[in-house]
Amino acid sequence: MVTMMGWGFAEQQGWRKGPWTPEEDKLLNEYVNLYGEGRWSCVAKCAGLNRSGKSCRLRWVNYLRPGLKRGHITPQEEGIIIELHALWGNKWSTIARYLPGRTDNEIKNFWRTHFKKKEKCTQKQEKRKAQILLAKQQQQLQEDQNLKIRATPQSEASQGENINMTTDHEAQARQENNMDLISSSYPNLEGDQYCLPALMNQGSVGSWADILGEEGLYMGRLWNLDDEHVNGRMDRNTSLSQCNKSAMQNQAAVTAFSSGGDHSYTFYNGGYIF
DNA sequence: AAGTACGCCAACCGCTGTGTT
DNA sequence: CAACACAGCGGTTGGCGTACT
Repeated sequence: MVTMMGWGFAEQQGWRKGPWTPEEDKLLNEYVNLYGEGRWSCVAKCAGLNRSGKSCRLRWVNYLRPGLKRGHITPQEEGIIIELHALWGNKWSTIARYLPGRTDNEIKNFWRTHFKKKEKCTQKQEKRKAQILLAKQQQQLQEDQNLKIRATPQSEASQGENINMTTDHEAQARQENNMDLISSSYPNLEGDQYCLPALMNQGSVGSWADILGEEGLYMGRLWNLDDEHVNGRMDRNTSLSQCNKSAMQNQAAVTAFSSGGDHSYTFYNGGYIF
């Protein structure tokens, strides 16, 4: 197998694994400063590192490379990630190209955490839907019973009792129905998702993710604070070629604005237009 | 204060894509 | 054109720190 002859073969030679030491980082840094990125398989020989080329590349790309951002993903970045993920799916490296200083690994990890949260919320939603369905079934059952009771001749007193019962149940059913309407209007309020934008202003939600739906779009807008990056790295051909089929089929253009107002660009059929 | 659950992140693994011979 | 070597990508895992009980 090809892979066995390449990285796999190298790993069989007893390369060191696990966390990198500061000494190893220093050696790798020196090597890249001297010879530049690439030729990772030579690192072991040239830099005196007992690491596979693959491991060296990963360490450089994800940790040592200059210009990497540290710290939490900002709400703006979060918005970009969500929107681009809706466009391209799990194309982490592609998404990472639009986020300067962020690695695909970082974005992948972020999304994983984010998706887990969403999954939990979805479970809550399913539970709620089941409860609503049950309530509606009970309501239907009650209405059927009431119809049967009305159809059978009874004494005045018992009829009156039934009328009162029916009225009470109808009132209760109406109340439940109203609750259903409320919960369907704000389906994920319980999970802090799909909340009204006003909630964000009130500080009730902390991030973009909290106000974005399954599609990851909010008013079709993407807020990007880094115009330099957008103009510097977005490549029309690359963007188009990297789009998946569904994105290419997407007829709707997604308009994006830079916060500064100096530039705006539009994703269209997976490409973009300034 | 101790134990447990959870989230985050660095790193590994296997596979695929690409360039070279 | 085929084989090979390397580079890159995405999924997964394990360890560590923190919050919660």
